[in-house]
Order: sequence, then structure tokens, then C-alpha cells
Amino acid sequence: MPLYQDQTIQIYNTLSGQKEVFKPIEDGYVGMYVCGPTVYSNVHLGNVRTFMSFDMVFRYFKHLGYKVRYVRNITDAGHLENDADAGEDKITKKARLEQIEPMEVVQRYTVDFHNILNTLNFLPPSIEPTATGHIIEQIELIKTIIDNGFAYEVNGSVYFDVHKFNETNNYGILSKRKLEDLIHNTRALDGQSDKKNPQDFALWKRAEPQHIMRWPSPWSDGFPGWHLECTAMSTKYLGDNFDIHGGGMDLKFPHHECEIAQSEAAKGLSPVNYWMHANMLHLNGQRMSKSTGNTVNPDELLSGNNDFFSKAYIPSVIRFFNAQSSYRSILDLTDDGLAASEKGFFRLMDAINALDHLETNNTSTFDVTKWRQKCYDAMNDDFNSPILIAHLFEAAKQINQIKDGNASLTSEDLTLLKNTMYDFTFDVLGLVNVSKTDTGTDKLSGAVELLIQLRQEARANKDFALSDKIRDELAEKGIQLNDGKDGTTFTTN
RNA sequence: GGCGUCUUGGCCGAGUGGCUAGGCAGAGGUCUGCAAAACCUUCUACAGCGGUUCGAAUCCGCUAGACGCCUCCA
Repeated sequence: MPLYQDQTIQIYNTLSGQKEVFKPIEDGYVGMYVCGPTVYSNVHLGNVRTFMSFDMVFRYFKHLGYKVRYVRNITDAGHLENDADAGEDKITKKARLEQIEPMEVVQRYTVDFHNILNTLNFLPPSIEPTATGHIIEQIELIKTIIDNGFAYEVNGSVYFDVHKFNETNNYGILSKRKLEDLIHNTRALDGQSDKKNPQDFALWKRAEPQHIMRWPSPWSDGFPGWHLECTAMSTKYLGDNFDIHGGGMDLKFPHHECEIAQSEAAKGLSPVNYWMHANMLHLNGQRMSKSTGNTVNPDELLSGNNDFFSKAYIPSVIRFFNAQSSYRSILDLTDDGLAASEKGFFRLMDAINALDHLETNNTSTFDVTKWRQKCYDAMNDDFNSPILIAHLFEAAKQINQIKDGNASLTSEDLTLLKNTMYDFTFDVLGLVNVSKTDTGTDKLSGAVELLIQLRQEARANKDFALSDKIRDELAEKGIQLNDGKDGTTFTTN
């Protein structure tokens, strides 16, 4: 029997503004779409945070035994610099600046994106469609929207008629805006003369002669609008009405609002049952922003080659740091915060690695079954990973108590504890086990063992000058000796 | 200006109308020749003011501050 039958998940739905019991459209199946990156530059860490949060959601659904179809797109065309008619496609612009083909831009940064996500131990999505691979679907969608009277063509471009749509539907339902307010507050941009109203958005743009990325359509040689891509790709693979749509908080308006409008205009129904939005990542108290230089790339964080952090951090520490806060909270990335997470992460790993060497007993002093359900309860409550981690640390404390002989578990309970720890730490949180007491190569290990032995002899002879010299000089070379009850071990850093 | 969010102990970060979050740091202890590491124990909270309530950090209002979206943005 799959686990999900025993667990009730609550999801905070942006659409309703509250937590709702998750009920998939089809029992046992979950359809989830997340807006992927626009591949016009190196993916930045804030970007990664959103995907990391949804990677965890994906992992949890899978762990519960759901069959999940997780679609995360690659935006490789159509994403404009701004909404004005003069707005340039981001990828085209980059190609022009670097004097290469747009598809070279796309290829370069798609590869970069995948490399980073692999390094950070992401699970690949079920389908990763590209916008350029779904031009036909987008054209068909536009035709339908025009036929239904919610879009109009001007000079080869097609725009969505927001005012018309709002007469029968609710434009602003997701972002809690009123069209009236938008009308009063829309900044007047130059070059918007093609649109009936500034609130209208492009479904198809006619390409200027110098524009390389272009496809034929009934209206002009041109390219699709950004909002349209996600509607075309999500509904193609998940159906006209699917379970979950995720993305960054900043996409709520206008991007996701427009997706709803497009779907309703084309199919007559709301596309998504649960809208999930991940909050922003800050860097030292400020929003990451390329324009102010307040940004750090994942590879810079992993290599330590940056101006913000005192050292390099391994991928699992970054994942752990992220999981220690709620996906719905703003998370501030700081050196202190990462360093604190690093220590906690290694402490947790040490406890997990100790599981293999625990002795069992006839009685258990710790209710493992109850604890296990608390772990599920945490994740069931809108994927509350910080609470889950608190429970994992509670288990870590128990493990240490058992090690010290102050607590005990039956072998049955120990197996349950171990399996649960593994499930949540590695499968759900996506952490990778790193033993801090990794002894490195055999050669190194042998040499250090010899030195440890010599030091033991020196200590036995009360030659502390020699023993301390061995300890200190090894430390200088990055080898830390740890004196314990059962002898001395070493760690490298 | 419009709409919305947030303000928790030294730091990060959960949460609930009355019952321990957790991590890091600090303090004390165990261990040790000493130290480090490891482990155990432990002190600091709920922006301010007013209201509802037997009881509020948790609900409501006001004030102050921070932030997000409204233009591209995960």
C-alpha cells in the first residue's frame, strides 16, 4: 500500500490564500509544472532556490508513492526585456552582444543550468520542454483565443484583450489585483501604440527584420510571447486542468496571472488547482540583483571564489541551509548562516553514520513510530522542512544517547529509525552523505595511522612535547586528530 | 500612489490562543596529560501601544520599521 494513503498533505494555495488539503485530480497521480529558467545567462542562486524547493516537493511526492509527472520548461525564446513594443528578446539580445547564434546562447546556458542542478543533487524533471519546440502548439492556442474573442491582431502581432476578458472573467484573481487599479497605475511606456490598452499582453510578436529568432505564423514571421509558452507546455503534458503549478513569487504577476487568463480564454477553465510560490533569496539582507552586483553564482559559492563568503560550501550544505527555512519565507544568504548550517549538517551526518554501529536492546526508550509520524506531519504541513529537520536532530540526539548507553532501542525500532532517517535525509531533502571522518586514501590513512601510533607511544612515555608536535604539525597540514574513548581518529579538511 | 507580506532570544530560523521548536554562538559538565573534537545539560524571545479573552507572541485596531509586486526577474 503506498504511503500517501496514510498521509494528508496540506498545501498553501496562493489562489485561495490559505492551506488546503491536497487532493490530486487522479488518485495516486500528481501533475506539477514549474516555470523554468530563461537561458540567457548563468543561472543565479536565487533562481536555484526556487527549483530546489520544488525539487524537495517533487521528492516528497515520490517518496509517498505518487506517480508524479513533473514538467519544468526551458525558456529559450520570447522572453522580452520589457513589455514595450521595442522590447528585445533576452536571448536575441545576448546573441547580438556576443555575436553568436541565439541557439548557442541557449545551449551554453542550458548546459550550465543542468550542470549546476546535477551538482546540487537535483532529480531531473519528468519532462523538460523548450519554448522553441512548441511553437505549433502556441500558434494553435493563439488561434483559439482569437476565435473566442479574447485576442486581436495589430500589425502582425497578437495581443490578449485583458479588458474584454475581465468582463466575463476575473483578471487579477491570483495576485489579488483589480483591473481598475492596474489601469490607474500602469506606467505609460513609449511604443505601446499597437495595444488597445496598456494592460494587454503579447501572445505573438512580429519580428523586426534583424531579429534572428523567427517562425512563420498566420499573422507574421515572429515569435511567441513569454506567458503563452508556459500555458502551451503545461497543458500539453498535464492536461487543461492539472494539480500544481509552481514558480518564484515574482512570477505571480503578471506571468502566472496571464497563464490563468490564457487558459480560461482558450479552454474555459482554470488551469491549476494549487498554485505554489517560493519566496525570494536575499544576499546579506538585500535582494540579489545583477544590476547592483549583489549576486553570487552557484559555482562561485561552491568554489569559494567570491567576495561574499569566507570559504567554499559543499552542495549538501547549501541544500541543508535552504531546507532550514520555509520555502514561503524570504531567506537571507549570509556567511554566518551558511557556516551554522554547515556545522549542523555535519552533526546530523555523524549521527546518521553512527546508526551502523549501535547496539540494540530488549526495550526501547524512544517511541520511534511516533517520532516517524511527526516527520511526516511536518512535511504534510505545506512541506515544512525546518520542522522536519528539528525532528531529525531529535533523532540525532537519541542516537548519541544510545551510543553513550543512556538510551536503548530494539533492533526492530533501530531498523525503523534508520530507514526513516535515510528516507527523509537523503530521499526527501536530497542531501548526500558526507562522512567527516572520511579517511581519504589508503596511503594517507596508513601514514597517519603510523603517526598516531608514534604519538600514542610518546604520550605513554609522557613525552608531551613530541606528542603535541605530531598533533600540531599534522593540524597545520589539514589533518585533525580526534582523541576519543576508543583511541584516536583523524579527519581531513 | 495601489495591492500585498513581514517584524521572534547574540545570529539564523519554525510555530501555536494556555503545554520544549531546531541549528549556530555563549555558559556549565563528561572525556583528556593538556587542548581540540565529540557528547550531555543550560540562560537569554516574540517591534511599540491599545483592544477582545479566564488567558495572546499567536485574534482585532493603531503606530513605527523592513520588504515584495505594480516594468524584465525564480
